[in-house]
Amino acid sequence: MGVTMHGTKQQRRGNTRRRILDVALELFAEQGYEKTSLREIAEHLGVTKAALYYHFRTKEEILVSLFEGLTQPVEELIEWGRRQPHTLETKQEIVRRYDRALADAAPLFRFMQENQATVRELRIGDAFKDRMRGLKDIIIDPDASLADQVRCVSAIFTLHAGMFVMQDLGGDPEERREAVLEVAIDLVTQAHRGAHGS
Amino acid sequence: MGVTMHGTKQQRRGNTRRRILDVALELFAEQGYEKTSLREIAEHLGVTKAALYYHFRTKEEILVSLFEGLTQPVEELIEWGRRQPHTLETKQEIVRRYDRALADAAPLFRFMQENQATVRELRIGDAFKDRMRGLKDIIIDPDASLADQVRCVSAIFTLHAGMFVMQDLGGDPEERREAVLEVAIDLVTQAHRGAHGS
Amino acid sequence: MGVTMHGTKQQRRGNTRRRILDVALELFAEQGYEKTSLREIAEHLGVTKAALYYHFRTKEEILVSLFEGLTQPVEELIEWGRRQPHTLETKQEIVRRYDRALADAAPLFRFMQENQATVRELRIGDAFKDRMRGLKDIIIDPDASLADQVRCVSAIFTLHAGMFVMQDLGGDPEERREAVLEVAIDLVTQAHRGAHGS
Amino acid sequence: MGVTMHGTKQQRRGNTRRRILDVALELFAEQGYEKTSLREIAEHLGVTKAALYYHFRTKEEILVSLFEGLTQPVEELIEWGRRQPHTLETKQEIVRRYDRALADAAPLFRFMQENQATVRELRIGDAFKDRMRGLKDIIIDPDASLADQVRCVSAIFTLHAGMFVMQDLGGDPEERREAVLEVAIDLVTQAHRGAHGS
DNA sequence: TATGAATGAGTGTTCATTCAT
DNA sequence: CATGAATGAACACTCATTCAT
Repeated sequence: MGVTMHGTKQQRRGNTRRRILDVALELFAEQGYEKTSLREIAEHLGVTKAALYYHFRTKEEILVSLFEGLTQPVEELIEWGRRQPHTLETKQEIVRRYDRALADAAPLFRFMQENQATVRELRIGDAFKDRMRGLKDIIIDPDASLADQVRCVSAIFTLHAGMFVMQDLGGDPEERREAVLEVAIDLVTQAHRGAHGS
Repeated sequence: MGVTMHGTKQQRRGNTRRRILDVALELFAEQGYEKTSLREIAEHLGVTKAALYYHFRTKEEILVSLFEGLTQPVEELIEWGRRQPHTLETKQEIVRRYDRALADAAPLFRFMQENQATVRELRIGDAFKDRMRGLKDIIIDPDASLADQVRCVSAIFTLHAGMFVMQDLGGDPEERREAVLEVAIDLVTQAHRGAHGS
Repeated sequence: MGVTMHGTKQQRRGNTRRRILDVALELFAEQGYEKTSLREIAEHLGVTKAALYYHFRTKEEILVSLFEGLTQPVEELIEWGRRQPHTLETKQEIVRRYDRALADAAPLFRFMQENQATVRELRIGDAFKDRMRGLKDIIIDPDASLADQVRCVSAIFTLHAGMFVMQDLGGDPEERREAVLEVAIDLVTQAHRGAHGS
Repeated sequence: MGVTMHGTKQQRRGNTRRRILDVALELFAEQGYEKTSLREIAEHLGVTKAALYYHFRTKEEILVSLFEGLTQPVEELIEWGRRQPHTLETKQEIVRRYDRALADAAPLFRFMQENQATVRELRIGDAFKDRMRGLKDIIIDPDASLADQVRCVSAIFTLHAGMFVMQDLGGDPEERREAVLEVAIDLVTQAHRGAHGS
């Protein structure tokens, strides 16, 4: 078919569902959700479109599955954050852990960031918003100044941007990631100091 | 047809092109580029799809037109920035001016941010990237530490985020915008200080 | 395409809508609504499926259009009936007029009778039911005995059956139609006599 | 799955075939043959589609089975009718027995009446027509007037209509059925009298 | 007896685009 | 300046059916 097929017929048995998710994530991240057709996914896998429908009820459900599978760590992080004291150390640790979660599910987060308009109208839109709100709640001091609140959100966004936009900043990836992390931690630290006196 | 029409037939004469752009921007920003069909735009205007093709050769050209019309200020800002000395004051002024440009063309920037995946594949994708690179070049010190470079990019992203994502931070819009601006200026200031000694 | 095309390209201009309705009625009546695909209709006309969608918003709307165009006479009949005195002569005239309306829109009524299950779930289902109820109301005496009410409904059904099921009764069509009409009139007459004394 | 399942796993053993037929009849009658998918039937039963194919070779065969199982009484009635003298009493008895057969297999007959277009193209179409013809032959006097022949067919149709269409006539079901029966018997009686002198 | 996995052919529908008028 | 009419290509989705296990 003039299209790359992943794996032979042998390995395909029993893990088609996984393979669909893998290919879908790859294509969604690369081209966007709308521009990726089920035909395309199916062709990459060497199966028919109908096969996709055996494993997922709609195109959207594929995305939902991806989302659920990959954002659990963030949920756990929020859960954890809620139970910690609101100290500076906690917040710094949250940033560090979020950075790790982000790196682990990089393609999905890239997708989420680049397809916000699409995601907003889909079922996962709200879930994503909730998660962001949850994150904010555990690093933002409710009675901090507006500027300090902005600093916290900015820290999160810096991490996001670090994943994708900052790739052309030069330096090797590991150094870059450390620099990004440093800035993010710096931001929450400043925010914390602002709220709790030097 | 149960659809809001903008303006009466009288006012429509002669400025259809403008009205197409207005409605298109509104819908692109609201629903995304792919999910907005030409039929929809035409219906909102009370004209036929074919009429759109009198004014624009393709759907993409509508977007290009929007982009060109609204990002000129940013281009001029970059032009201006290039001719200034690389002092702290200049950088702070750049941030201030960018903030203003952003506010003036808010719907377009919202669109650009929420439809990155789409934009990337379109003709304006490269133009947008160039512009961002231009911006970076005039606020980033080439020999600054990686972290300080990150701070500068972060400042820009903070402004972007301020436009949309931070709307649920509370406070009235004007206060919020000031807070965002403060943080962004703070970031470039820190970056500058880092590079040029306290 | 190996498919009969109706009319040359010349005659097609401007009356495609009508031609769609004609072909659709023909096919719906012949094969049923569900088994008739839009591809089939389009092929019979020598146009693309998309052309159908220029003239009708959905498949169902084609049917609705057919229905509305062809059942107006029945509506008018009901309207007329409501304004008449409830005499025997009126009822007999109603039966006669209904017979004529039926004959004029025979294919549609055949379709309605043979696709009841389908029609029930469609938008026209209720309209059809309403019309039948309206008919009943103008020939049934509300305080007639149950049996006499049945006679009236039976008269209507006899007319329906006469259109299609009784075609293999022998005799020439005109004679058959007269016989059917006679029986139907007989039924409402008996019903009327039952209710109003000899 | 949010779907009614009939019976527990215990009772299911061994009588799946029956249960398939039951559910299929229920759904066919309710939604029509075409709009009822095998997936739907399978889900209602709590089995997979493939299981249906163990018991029936095609979807159509399910319908054939239903038909055969439920119309045997009518066949026997026709057989019986053929052997009786063509007296008025015989005809009246035929109507009475047919009424009973109809009531016993009501859902199937409802289905047949509401899905004529579908049934016509299926294998059972001819069988059904044959049966109707058989019925006609035993209540219609071949040398009766056309009108009297119509009366006989009308009697049959009155019974059919009585099953479904006349449900909104008011009165309790039993009374209604009696009224319908009365009219049907009346019709064949008139037809007989017409043919054999007062 | 049944299931898990898949297919091929189809469905109705939408889209950006074209062009004679 | 704009419309009416149409197209070709695509899309998400559904269906009856098959078959190895």
